Amino acid sequence: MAAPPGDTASYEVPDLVDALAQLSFVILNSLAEIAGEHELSIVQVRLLGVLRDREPNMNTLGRHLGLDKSSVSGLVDRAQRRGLVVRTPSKIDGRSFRVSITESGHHTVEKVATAYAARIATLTETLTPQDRQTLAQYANRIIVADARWNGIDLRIGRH
Amino acid sequence: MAAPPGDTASYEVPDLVDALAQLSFVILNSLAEIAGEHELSIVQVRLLGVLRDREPNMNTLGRHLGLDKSSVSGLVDRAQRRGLVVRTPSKIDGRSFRVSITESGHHTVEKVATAYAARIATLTETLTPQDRQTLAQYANRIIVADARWNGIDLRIGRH
DNA sequence: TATTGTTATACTCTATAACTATA
DNA sequence: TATAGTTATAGAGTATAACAATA
Repeated sequence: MAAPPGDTASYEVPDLVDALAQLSFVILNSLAEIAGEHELSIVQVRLLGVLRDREPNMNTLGRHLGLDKSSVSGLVDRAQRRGLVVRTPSKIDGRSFRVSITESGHHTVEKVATAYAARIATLTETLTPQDRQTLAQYANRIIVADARWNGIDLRIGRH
Repeated sequence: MAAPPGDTASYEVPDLVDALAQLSFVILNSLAEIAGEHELSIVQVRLLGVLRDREPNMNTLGRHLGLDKSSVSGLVDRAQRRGLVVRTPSKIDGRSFRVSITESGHHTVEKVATAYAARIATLTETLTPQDRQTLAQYANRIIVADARWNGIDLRIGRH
């Protein structure tokens, strides 16, 4: 079904607005597919990704993920049931829990990250290293513009 | 909270692999936010988008959206309940329905598309017209690579 | 028999509101 | 009173399996 390599048949080329939406679907569908091979959803991967270098409480975790605290409760419940994360009671605040990734969770998220990176490498293999760097710069400009649009400061130390 | 215009503080610059994931979240979150202002989800917007220039049956619609027929049943149910789409019995096949967008659905999706295009314009306003064209080309190369990866032929007339 | 579509069921994900326990 | 977190509830979205009607 795929067009043969070197095929020159024409196809409709989306403009930037369409291209960015389609690109985003492609990227996140790829991530969802890879995550699914490890029985994970995208939000579970994001959860584990956040916990790779942090041990936040439920509240902070919700801010990182952009989710209500009740959503975080359920999310962490399901991840904990699968042995991917654990809740530890805070020693300073009796109401609070530290959420941390388990060894199993870490192992799983690393496998997903590796497979995702490999997929991106495949999807961008027709771009030159220079093209890839330029693409990353454009993407980062949009990410920064979005953060400003949402009133968030990306500078280090302001998380 | 936003860094002031012209601010030069450093922040961590994601590499291409991270940048594409973050970009995709930014783009789809923007779309979800805009869709939400019209009481729509992203998948409902995709549904209406597909129906802007097609009147497929449930089966074909499922293929366009990458969803199981049972998922499409529920999706179309909810959209029809809101008056955005209609099912019409096929005249040729007694088992089949033609799904079409209503005037109200068309009006809604056009408003979402316009607001989304405006948002993309804002997010890319620091890029030159040349940069934007280059970005669209890179995005399209990834879209084509993904289609080939999934064994789909994007060429016109092969849908 | 094969295909089109719906329904029953189950699960994830999400939010709002009400609640408990601690600060 | 305010904050951290859970629970009850409701709804969207998804898939699998079983089903009805038509081809």
